[in-house]
Parts: sequence; C-alpha cells; structure tokens
Amino acid sequence: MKKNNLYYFCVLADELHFGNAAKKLHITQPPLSRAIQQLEEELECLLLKRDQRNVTLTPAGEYLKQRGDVLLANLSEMKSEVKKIVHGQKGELHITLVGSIIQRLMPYLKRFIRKYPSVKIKISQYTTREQIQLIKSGDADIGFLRGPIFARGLNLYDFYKEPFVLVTPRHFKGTVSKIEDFQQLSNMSYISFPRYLARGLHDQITRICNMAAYYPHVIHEVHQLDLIVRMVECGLGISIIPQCGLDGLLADIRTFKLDFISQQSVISCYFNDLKDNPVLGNFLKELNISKEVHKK
Amino acid sequence: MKKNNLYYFCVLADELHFGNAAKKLHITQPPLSRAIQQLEEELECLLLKRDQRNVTLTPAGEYLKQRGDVLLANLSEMKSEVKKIVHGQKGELHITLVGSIIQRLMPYLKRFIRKYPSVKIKISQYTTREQIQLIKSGDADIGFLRGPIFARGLNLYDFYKEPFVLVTPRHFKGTVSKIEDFQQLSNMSYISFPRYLARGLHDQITRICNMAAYYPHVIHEVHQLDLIVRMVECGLGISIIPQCGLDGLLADIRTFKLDFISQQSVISCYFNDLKDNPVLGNFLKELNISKEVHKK
DNA sequence: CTTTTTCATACCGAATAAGTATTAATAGAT
DNA sequence: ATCTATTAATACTTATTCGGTATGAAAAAG
Repeated sequence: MKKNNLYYFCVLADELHFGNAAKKLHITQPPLSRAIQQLEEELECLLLKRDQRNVTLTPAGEYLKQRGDVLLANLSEMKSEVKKIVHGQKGELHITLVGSIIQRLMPYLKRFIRKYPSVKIKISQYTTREQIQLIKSGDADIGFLRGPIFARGLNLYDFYKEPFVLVTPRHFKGTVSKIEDFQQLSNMSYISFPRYLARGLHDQITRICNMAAYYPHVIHEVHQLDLIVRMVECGLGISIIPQCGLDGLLADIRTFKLDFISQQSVISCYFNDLKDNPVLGNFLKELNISKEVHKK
Repeated sequence: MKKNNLYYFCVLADELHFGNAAKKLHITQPPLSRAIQQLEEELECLLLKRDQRNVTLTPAGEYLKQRGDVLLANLSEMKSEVKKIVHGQKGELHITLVGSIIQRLMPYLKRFIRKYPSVKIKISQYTTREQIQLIKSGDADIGFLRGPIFARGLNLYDFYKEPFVLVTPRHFKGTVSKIEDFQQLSNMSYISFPRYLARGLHDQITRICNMAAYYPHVIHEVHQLDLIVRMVECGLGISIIPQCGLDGLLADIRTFKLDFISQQSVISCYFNDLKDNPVLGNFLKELNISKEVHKK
C-alpha cells in the first residue's frame, strides 16, 4: 500500500467529493483521483461508485473506510506511544534495593509514580552483590545498595548517608557515647553477616571496630539486617548496623547511635548507561541526581 | 509515515542485521539504512542501538516492533477481507419475499449459505408493492414477489411458475375440472385481496374469471393468502390462489388445481444493478440465473 | 442550449526512493 | 601492534513516484 493512499481514501470517504476532500488534504484534485485509482488497482476492486454527479461508497469501500479509520487511528496512537517511551513517560523501570532502604526511597517513588503514571515499576529486593550483577547485565535499571562498592563502568550516586548504630540486648547496662566505651563490649558476643554479601559495608564496620580497638567475638553470621536485630533482641549478642536497619522494627533492645564516629553508612545507587532506558533518566531527575555522574 | 518504512523496520527488527534484512526485503543495504533513519527522525527517537558490530532494539524499538507487526498483519488482513467483499464472499444480502414463497426458495438458500458462510443473510417478508420500493431504493438486494409486475429499471427473472388453485369449503359438492365448471360457482361468495397489494396477480385472476365467464361476488378482502384459506375453511366463500399459498397449511377445504387453464402464477425475482452488492451476483449464480437478464 | 459542476486524463517538474561505489569503524586474526 | 573482514553510514547517480497545471468529458442546472 502506498504512502498516504489509505488516509486519502478515508478522508474522501468522509467527504464523498473529490474536490472537497483534496482541499482538506491540502492537495489538488487530480492527484487524489489517481491515488484512489491506484488503491482500487491494488485491491482489484471499485471502492467508489462515481456517477458523474455523486460519489458513493461500494460495499468494499464501506468496509475499507471502517477498518481504515481504525487502522490509521492505531497507527497514530502507536507513534505517540513510541514518543512517550522515548521521553521516558512510558515503559518499565526495574529497581533493585537492599531491603532496609525501601522506606527512605518511598517519598521519591511516590512522586515519580504520580508524575509518570504509565510507567510500570518493578521493585525487587536483592543483596548488594546480586544487584551489581543485575545492573551490569541490564536486567535491572537502578540499584540501591549499601556501599562503598567497587564496580567498574557503572554510574554512582550517593543517595543517602546515615550513622551506624550499636545494638545491644535490653539487659546491657552500660552506655556507649564515645570511642573508649567500646571496651565494655569486649567480652560480649558479636553478630555479623558474611563479608561476601556486602564487602564495603563489612569492611567499614571492621574499620570502626579497629579504630575503637575493639575486636568483636563473632559467633553468628546471618544474612539479613532484621535477623541480626532479632538475634540481639534474644540476648544472643550485640551488633553494629546502619541506622535504617531499625526502620519499621519494633524490638526490645538498646541502641546507641555512633555519631561520634565519622564513618557513615552510605546507600549508593548504581545504574547503567542512561540510553538503555529513557525512564531511568526521569527517575534520576526525581531523585535530584544530575546527569553528570561519577564513573568509577 | 513513509511507504514501507514500518515494514522495513519490522523485518530489520527480526534480523537485527542491515545486510540480511535488506536481502530479505529485496533491496540493497543503503536504502534500508536511510529508511530506518527517516523513521527515527519522524518518531524523534532511536529505534536501534548500533554499536558497530551488533544491532539491538531500544525500548522504543521493541515497542514499535510489537505494535508494528500487529498493525501490518491487520493491514494485510484488511486487504484480503476487502477482496472477499469484492468477490461476494463476504457481506450482507437482503432478500425480501412474499410469505408463501419461502419454502420454494429454501433449497437454494441452504446451498448458498453453505457455499458462502461469511455472508450474512437478511430475509424479510413484504408485500409485492413494498418490495418494489425497497429494491428500487437499494434497501433490499433481491425480492421474490408475485408477478407480473411493471417496474422500470429493475432486473427481472421468472423464478418459479405454478398453477392456480380454486379453494372451496369442504361442503362444496361439485367438481371443477374444465372451464365450464365455473358456472356452478356463480352464486357463491368470493374472498379476494386488495388489488393495490399485487396488481399483476389480481388482474391475472380477474382474467381467469372473465375467461370462464364467471363474475365473482366479492364479499371479503383480506391481505394474506393464508387468511384467505382460513376464511374459505370456515365456509365464508371460495377463492382462487396460487398453488404455493397452500404450502405448509393444514386446512379442511377442497382444492381444484386449475391446470386446464394456461394462466399460471409466477414468482418473479427482481433486483437492482449487480454492482451494488457483489454478494448478489453469487446468489443469482446459485439460483442459476444468467447475468443476461431482461430489463423492462 | 448554454453554463456549471465534477471527475478523469495528459503532461511537466519536484520530491523521494533505490542502486553503485566508497568510507569509517571495529572485531578478530596474524 | 598491524592487517583483514565485517558492517553500517555516506556520497552520488538514476529511476520512480507524487503533486501541480491545464484540459477534457459528461451530466445536471438554469
């Protein structure tokens, strides 16, 4: 089917008058006549009955008009949807995050969803380690993970920083408000997590302990922050975790904010090349992340 | 959107290789490159990511490919449906008929429906007079009506001929087997129908009576053949009707086939110009009506 | 019978598409 | 590191299509 012939025909079918239809199409009448003839040739049928005075649709023309209108509407709708995709107003955004961070992200997410209602958000919880993989492979668009992280070729932005917190069972009677206070903890058990899950975070905590000349007696390793808190609650030991690990948890424990230590836990967000998913650009805008990001 | 650009794109999206896609499209590679560029310009977006070795779809391209395939399939389906219409294999056929004729028509109709299952049949019962109007105006395609008829500009075919029948109440004791026998009827009431409903038929019957030197004493006029039969059954009079007026009726009457009279009742079918509805042509073929029809 | 309306045809120039030859860039091989 | 092969883009030419002007034909309106 030629360029605009179907469109020409549909307009003509509305007007049932070559001259008027041509005017509407901003062309002259002869090209329109020929276009319709071509269409009729291609479909091997008469679409219009011209009896020198009146133009009427044949049954085939009637049908073509009906279907053609739908088809053309479909075409233009498709075009506009494509444009939406390009401008990141439609599509999918796959976000991965470490569990404890969802509450901090929520306000941004809410704003984004209100602004881009046609974007389908996919959120999954993964370990720091897994997220790096997903983003590198393009299966996720942006990951919120606990830094610091060493990943080549990914864009980095420090989304959020917060102090570490020492968590102890309720029955712990001391106070920890300066670095020397760590000494009281020497004979207590320590609950940790496997280093491979989040090397940066693990090393950061180790550094804190070293600074305080505190050498934790690790007896348990668990995989989730909230499980650490539960272990502490049961009196099985103490731990140092990022503040947000306590978000939304009701636990009968004591907490000591380690804000007298310069080390802070950082939630970084990592993402791949912007061009891969236009939605990502708009999401970053909502996070107030400028496009000039640091590459490692 | 230009001529084939969408199709070009969809094939390219299948191949993800300009050279191969061009081969599949029976064009060379440069025109394809340009076609895609044009499409991208029109949609103001990148549809493909070319990294010198591999071609991959962007999200927008992915979407366009999906919708585009559907759209193109729709387009070609539309074309083939149009062709079906032109060849009378799809569409509507509006048949009108006088009630008494449906049983004679049924075998043809059955065959036609089996052969053209996509054709929607519309049958309505009308008087002779009304049918002429409907066919002239194009609201019906073909009408089966009781002739003879004088209608300018319509195509005519004598579909079926049958003898007239004299119907009398059960208690009539005579016999009518030759023209002189009509004399016995002189003193009986006659049940007729208004002349304007079917002038030709009415006049034919009048002619029969004149021939037999029988001058019927009309006391009732009713509008339907079956009502005439019922009136006769009740002993209210006699009547002369076409044979098929008795089809499917169980009536306690006496009947005398008037086959000693040359006059026959004719069911004519009338129809408008063939081009108005391609289905009509196929229907006429099923009726074994050649295309060379008599025009009045 | 003339005029007007309206679609079709003939012809021309402009725009667009396709082909050929070549370039640029990169991946893989030597 | 250099060379070769692959692949898409670019430059340029040719062919096709498209739209415009002028005109014709047929029938309705005055």
